[in-house]
Formats: sequence, structure tokens, C-alpha cells
Amino acid sequence: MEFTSLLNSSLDLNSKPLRFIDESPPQVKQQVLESSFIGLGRNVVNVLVLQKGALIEELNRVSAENKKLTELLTVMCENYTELRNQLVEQTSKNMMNGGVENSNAASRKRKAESSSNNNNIDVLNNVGASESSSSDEESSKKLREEHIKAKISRVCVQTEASDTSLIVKDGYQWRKYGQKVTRDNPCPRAYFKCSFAPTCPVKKKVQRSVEDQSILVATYEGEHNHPQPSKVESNTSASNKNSNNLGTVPCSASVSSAPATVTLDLTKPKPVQQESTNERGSLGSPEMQQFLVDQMASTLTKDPNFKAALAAAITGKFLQSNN
DNA sequence: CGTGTTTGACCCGCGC
DNA sequence: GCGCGGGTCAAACACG
Repeated sequence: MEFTSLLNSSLDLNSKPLRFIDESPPQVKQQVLESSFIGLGRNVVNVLVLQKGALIEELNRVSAENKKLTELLTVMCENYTELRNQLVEQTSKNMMNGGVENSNAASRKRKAESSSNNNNIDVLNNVGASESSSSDEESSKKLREEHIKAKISRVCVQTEASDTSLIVKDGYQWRKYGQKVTRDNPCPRAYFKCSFAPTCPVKKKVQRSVEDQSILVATYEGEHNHPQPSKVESNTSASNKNSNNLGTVPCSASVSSAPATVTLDLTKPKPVQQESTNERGSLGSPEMQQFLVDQMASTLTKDPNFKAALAAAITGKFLQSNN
């Protein structure tokens, strides 16, 4: 489900081609021309109105889908919490009974994971390490995976094709710790760790898209346990220079079919700020839809490029018909 | 000299 | 068990 599909603003100016009668006398020609120009204007308005209707329809559909997904996510979260509580309860019981520590599970863990992770994932890992039964270990593993998955987000960034660097400016400080060429993509994948806070567990993978190499795909894992550096900066300096970070970059957002994977498409201009999943249902409200449609329309009409293109199209029609 | 990047080696999970 | 591929480490290097 791509939200960007809503942004198809192309106007079919050929839907009702204009014809002018060249054989008519100049005065009649002028009248026909004028009325045709007004007609053309009406056509454009009609097309816009039609598009507005289509957009509203699409919005309704997307909102319904969004609502469903949100409900699904809520159910999943509830199930997760319940399972986790059961796990903690079971673990505390085992601890009370003098549960045997599973050293294998702990030793299997990578050095980096055990040292750098101090968040919930780590809590779960510790819980898993103290388990005695293999089935519990499996379930905790699944929970861990689920937990990690829930924190994965993907961001697409349009860059210049000549730009070979794998740098995605998102407002955070990153330290590159590796690069690898993967099988499915000839472009190397770069691995970054958040370097703003030493305890921040967030990792980022950046790789060029196979389809369009001018697009960088950044995959974020984990959640920052510190404020965004650029936001802190902007708060102190009270100046929003380039707004070149995730929080303010114009982008469109979508939720992919994969569970709890948020995809941000920064390659296209965004009509509104990115929706938070917490703001449940706000997108579905008629006011919001109206606002979206109005904003899209006003963005189009205010855009000088759009105006120029429209003018060129109209002029082209005139020239074409006059020739 | 401190910090960040590069890059080959290594680890680990997974499929066969 | 083995090989493959993705992810990480850490020494070497670059840069200010």
C-alpha cells in the first residue's frame, strides 16, 4: 500500500480535445476561441473535481485499511504483553525453584549484543538466559524476534545518481562499522550504529535500491534512547535551517504488508506531516480528509511549475488548433 | 592525537 | 557436516 499512489496529479488534458473552426470568419473565430478557453477552464476544474472525488474515495479506502492494520497491531501488542507477562511469571517461578541457568544460550550471544544492549531486548535476553526448558527458550526467542521486528523501519531517500556515498541525513549521528556486498544487490550495504549516545542500540543499514540506484534504502533497527541531536540543536538555536532530518523532511509514509514495518518514502513531496500510529483514526475523519484534499489542491495551484505546465499545455492546445 | 572510515577476517544462522 | 551469506569486529588508515 503506497500512500504516494494518491499523489498522481497528472491532468489528462487530452480527454476532451478542443477543435476550432478555421473556416469561420475572424469575429466568429474569436468568439469560439473565447468560449473554448472558458470551456477549457471548466474542463480543468471538472478534472480537478473528479480527481478530488477519486482522492477522497482512495483516502476512505486507505483509512479503512489503516484502521484494520492498527487494530491488528493492537491485538498483536496485547498478545505480546500477555505472553511476556506469562514468561516473566514463569521465569520468576523457576528462579524461586532454583532454576538452572542455561549457559549455552548466554554464550551463544554475540559480544556486542551483550555489551551494548541495555534496553528491553536485553531484558528479554536475560530472561531467556535463565530459562530451563527448551520450549520456553524457543518462545522467548520468538518474542525477541517479534520485539526486534516491531522496531524495524525502512526509509527511502532520493539522492543524485552521481552521489556514491551511502549517507542518509536523518538528524542522528551515525558511525559506520561495516560494509558488505550482498547477493541480491550489486551495490554494497553499509552498516551504521548510532554514535550520539554510547548506549543507544539503534543500528542502520543503508543500501541503494536495485530498481533505482538513485534511491537509498535505509533500514533502522531499534529505538533511540536519547533525543534527536538536530532537534536539540534547533531548540537551542531556535533556527530551523534546512529541516533536513527525518522529523521534518517532507515525505510520504506507508505501512507495508510485513507486520509492523513502517516505510517512509522521502522521494516524493509529502502533503502533510507523517502520521503517528498513536493518532488513531485522525486520518479517517472527514475534516482530515477535507484538509488533505484542500492542501493537495492548494499545493498544486500554488506550485509555479504546475502553473507553467498548465499554461504550456493550454498554450500548446491553442497553437496546435491554430496551426 | 582523537575520531571516523575502510576493509579483510571472523562469527553465526540457515539450508542442503 | 559443510558451504553460503549476512552481520560484526578490529586493525589499519585518513583526516582535521
